[in-house]
Amino acid sequence: MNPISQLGYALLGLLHGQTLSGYDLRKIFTSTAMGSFSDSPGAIYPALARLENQALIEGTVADSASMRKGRVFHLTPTGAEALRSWLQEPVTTDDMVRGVGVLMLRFAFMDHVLGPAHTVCFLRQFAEAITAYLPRLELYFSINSAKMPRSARLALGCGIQEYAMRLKWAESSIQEYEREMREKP
Amino acid sequence: MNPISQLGYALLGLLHGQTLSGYDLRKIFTSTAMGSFSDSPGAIYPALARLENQALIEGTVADSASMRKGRVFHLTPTGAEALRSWLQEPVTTDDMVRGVGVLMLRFAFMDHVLGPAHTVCFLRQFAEAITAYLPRLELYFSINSAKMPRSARLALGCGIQEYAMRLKWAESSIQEYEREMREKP
DNA sequence: AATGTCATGTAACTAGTTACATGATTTA
DNA sequence: TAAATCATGTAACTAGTTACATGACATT
Repeated sequence: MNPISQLGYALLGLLHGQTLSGYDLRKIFTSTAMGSFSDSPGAIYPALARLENQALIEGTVADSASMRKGRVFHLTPTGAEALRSWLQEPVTTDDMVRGVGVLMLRFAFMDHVLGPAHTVCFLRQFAEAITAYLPRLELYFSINSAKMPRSARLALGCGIQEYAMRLKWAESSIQEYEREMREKP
Repeated sequence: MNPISQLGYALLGLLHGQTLSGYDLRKIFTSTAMGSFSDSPGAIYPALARLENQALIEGTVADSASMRKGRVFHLTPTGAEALRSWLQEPVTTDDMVRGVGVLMLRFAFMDHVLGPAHTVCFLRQFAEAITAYLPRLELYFSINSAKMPRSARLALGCGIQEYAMRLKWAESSIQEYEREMREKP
């Protein structure tokens, strides 16, 4: 049971509910807002091969008339399960420190894969993790800002504002989900 | 002339104007707001060795009474030059897509290494890169949001808000610099 | 004397990067 | 038919990860 890389999970998430070729996946990384991932063939094709070796995805030759020859991939039950259990991992403060990118990636897939109830649960954990982390950052700022170079202080201030904004975003997103769940339960 | 990794530049930046040991640098990554970097010895010591091999830093044995034995590093003129030229690289929209983390890292060191005039110049480029990228993101949102899963749409919305916030931050930071430069020119 | 933390390093492994190779299918 | 682009892959290299090794010094 090998670990799955971030790119691996991104691929699993994109393959949930649809079959795509390696080229399709590359195009998604080049042309959409998921540009933080590499679109290089040297990253994607080996990643797909690893997922296939672990039986998390399966590739079938697409001989459809409209498509050029090439394999399209779909999730196996094991792969879908791996995706679900990744999405259900608890949100830790550590995840915040290392970078919110992974958390937002998980969130983006979440509603589609796990449904709104789990998604709200994730947002609550997300908000709580920020609520735990933000005071630590602010304390650090108040202690050290005086002796930091100006641009370092400004950069830290920007980071603090980012977290504050994400907290507000999470709270308003929770409300959006709750409103909708009251309307159609 | 080998390329320098992100961690390498972070180390060069931290060693600008001060001498630190490998352990000192590790502690900075564990305990301060630079937690996005790994504090593992297996990352830092090889990175220091690479920088030393490229003659960008120099390690000298610290036999000061208060310190345990170990080497402390300082920038060589070549290393200082490499740091400066990294900090002076133009800000591209591509940098935005791949992630603002590197840009903020550069900014944090900038005032101390290059002075306020260059820092304002960087902030202007930063603001302009966002001004170029944000409409693209918003266009993508307006076209695709209807057919995206709700949480994916919310995640994209959060990303857009983040960029908008950073733009405001950059503008107010520019003003802060300009105010100060009017006061003491 | 024993234990714990300081401090530096190494080894095996993994995943990503750049750059190239290959062939099929459109388009000019 | 020549050029461009679709589509998949591979090879060499690099840097980072986890885990372990080592010894000096401090604390009890």
